[in-house]
Amino acid sequence: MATISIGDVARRTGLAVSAIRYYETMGLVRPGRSASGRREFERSDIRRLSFVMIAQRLGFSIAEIRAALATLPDGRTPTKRDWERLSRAFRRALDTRIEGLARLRDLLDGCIGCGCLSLDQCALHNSGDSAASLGSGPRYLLGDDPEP
Amino acid sequence: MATISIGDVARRTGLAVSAIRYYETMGLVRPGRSASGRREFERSDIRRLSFVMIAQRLGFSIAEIRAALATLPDGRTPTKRDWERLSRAFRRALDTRIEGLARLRDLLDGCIGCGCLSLDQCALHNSGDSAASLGSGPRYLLGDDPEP
DNA sequence: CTGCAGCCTCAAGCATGGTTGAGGACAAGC
DNA sequence: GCTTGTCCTCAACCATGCTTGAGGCTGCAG
Repeated sequence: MATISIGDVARRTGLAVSAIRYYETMGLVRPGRSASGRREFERSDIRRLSFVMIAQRLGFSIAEIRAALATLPDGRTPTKRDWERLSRAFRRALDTRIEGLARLRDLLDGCIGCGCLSLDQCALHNSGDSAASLGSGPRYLLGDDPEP
Repeated sequence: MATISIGDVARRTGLAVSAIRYYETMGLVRPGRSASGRREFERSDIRRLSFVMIAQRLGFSIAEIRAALATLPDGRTPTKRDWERLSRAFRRALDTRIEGLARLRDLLDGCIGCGCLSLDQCALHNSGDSAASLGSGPRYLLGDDPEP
């Protein structure tokens, strides 16, 4: 089976070459190397990188994605079943995230009426579940932290 | 009406003093200054900062929050009605965001079955609406960009 | 065989959202 | 009146997620 150059992987995935190299340093892909040091990707790496792109769009951090990918089998090429398992896990996390946002939205509804923003009693201000901290920096989403 | 020191604001909002100063440089609050140069906050600034915290939790960037706060009246202290208007706007944006995530989730459902990740035909991979790009860097959420 | 496209590494840079520390001023309590 | 706590500014730093540029090999086409 022929290997794929980084440029071809970039063209096929739509990722920038620099991004793919970055993902390698982050441990999201582990291409082989040719005698002269060039990266040699497999077909399954394209799927892997696509998964990375999708997961990113879903709001997951690289650390989280790496953790998810780490559950793929080590020796062999992942099967469709493997990818299904991963997708299902992300689907669950996504559900939780959506629920968290919906909960915050409902709290916001309450606050719109009460005008209580800033008050100690404000449910939204004080709801301890940092449900939607989707900002930058480590995003501890709904309790599913990346590894510490 | 007595003004409030930055330390007290920090204690009352739960924000770090450094964060409040940072928010000032970002234009989210504009405290007055004492003769000796100390920041003098008003009561309404506490509400303002609480709004900032909540909006951050909802996933909005500082640029977006600044834009929202800019719609508050300039000369006078914002009324309950003003805050209600802001909250409603955020509620709408939040709805859009939740819908986007739900849409992605449904696409993911389709993909779990088809195992198509990485294929050109993959709906999730190719759905053009970058609906959930909640990562770091400028987060263009569901089309409601911060100012360019 | 030469030339250039494509690959390599490593360091630096950008944006976001802050924190930390140095060095200095001032206010208030004892 | 002195000491301690709080405040000030400014610069540097952290993490995340990349891009850009410098400087240098490699490999395939003509």
